[in-house]
Amino acid sequence: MGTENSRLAVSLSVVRRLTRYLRHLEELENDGISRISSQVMANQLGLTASQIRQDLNSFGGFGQQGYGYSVEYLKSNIESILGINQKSRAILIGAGNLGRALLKNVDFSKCGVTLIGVCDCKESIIGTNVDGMVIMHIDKLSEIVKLSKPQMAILAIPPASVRKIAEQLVSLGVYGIWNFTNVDLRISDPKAIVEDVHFADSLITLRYRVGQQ
Amino acid sequence: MGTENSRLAVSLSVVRRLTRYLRHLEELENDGISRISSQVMANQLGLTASQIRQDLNSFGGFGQQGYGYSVEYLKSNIESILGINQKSRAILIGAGNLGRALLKNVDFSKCGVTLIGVCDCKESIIGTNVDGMVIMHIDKLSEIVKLSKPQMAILAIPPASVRKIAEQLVSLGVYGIWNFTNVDLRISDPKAIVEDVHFADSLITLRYRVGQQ
DNA sequence: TAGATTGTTAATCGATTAACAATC
DNA sequence: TAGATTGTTAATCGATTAACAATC
Repeated sequence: MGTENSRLAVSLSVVRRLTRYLRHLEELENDGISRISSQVMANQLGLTASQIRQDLNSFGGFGQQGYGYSVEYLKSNIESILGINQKSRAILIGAGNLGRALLKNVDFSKCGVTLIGVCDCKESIIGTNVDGMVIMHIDKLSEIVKLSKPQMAILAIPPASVRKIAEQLVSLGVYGIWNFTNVDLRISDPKAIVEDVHFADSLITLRYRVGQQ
Repeated sequence: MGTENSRLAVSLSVVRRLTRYLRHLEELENDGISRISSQVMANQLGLTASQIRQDLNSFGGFGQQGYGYSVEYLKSNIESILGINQKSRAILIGAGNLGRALLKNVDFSKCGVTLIGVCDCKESIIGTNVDGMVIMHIDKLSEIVKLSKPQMAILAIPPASVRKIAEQLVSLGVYGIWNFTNVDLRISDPKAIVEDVHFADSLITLRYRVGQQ
């Protein structure tokens, strides 16, 4: 009751699948398909119909017996479950190759995220413009964070300073860390949430699976 | 018996954790630590000691009762389980921002991978050199693959042509696909193995978790 | 109405954790 | 030897799948 979160916590795997469903529903919509059953969608995604229905029903009933799901209605419900519409703010730390590639390749707005700034420590690029964002000096990090209060930071910097900067960010209240560095982040503050994108781990896993036939 | 694979298939989660253990053991080695117990390592990684021992014991006993694990010995065993030493070959498809960022940021050799070529379709960059690799035209893909027989391909291209190129690669015998495009790849050939790096899904998941406190 | 397909409960499966005997 | 810590079995937990009554 009231404003507290009355929904039981849902597992991370469910949330990750919801983002897949969303992506797939967008494709269906683009193809002009307005209705889908859990069975058909399961075939398309390589899952079971049961799993899709279970996942959706942990947030409520979005379908209709005998008919299936309306693509548009389901899509908009998943969007609101994931909260894509209330924008969160993020700051990008590191404007090297990787940082710039992320700027160009990630549709932040579609993910419900507004980028509020880009920092780097390389003097020669401070003040230059990348994709409409002016690069600021990392020394001003604390100032920028206090001003714009981002909820998330994107770490696209070399390993050396990662832990220090991550702790600084969390202590400034930036609890979401999108970690692209090859460093295992263990942050002391339990409020911190780290989402790792470890390229090396991913490549090693693929290599292993391919090797097993 | 003989040369066939006598080991029971191990779950993907175990393999992914092995790569984490490996990374952690490297750090320990750099810090001059030569011995570690499952309990201490579990604390450092935020896992349980049981899980670490179970994971390792699905491949054999690498520890010593009453002592723990030798960092060096365990590291070299995990390397050989993952097969880091027998190099696999990969081809990079797409030399845009993302492709180039991967070239600079991923230590392929450390992942047991040799890059055999880089392809793109943009005429103006064909023949130019990026990080020691000469960019070749995507039209030559089939030729290059037949010559160098890569086991894996890295897809860092825009969504439009992804499915076509992925099917082409798989039909040429390149079964491992490291997919950086925002496309859900369902490949008809069951031998294909896709490892997705979906930036958007990852960001949406982080955003959701941060929103839940 | 009959057919289809959901929402939901129950059964199964697999992964994680706990416990402890073996042993260094 | 006593203490520590593994290897391994058994217990628990959670996630996936199956089944089916509800209902559009």
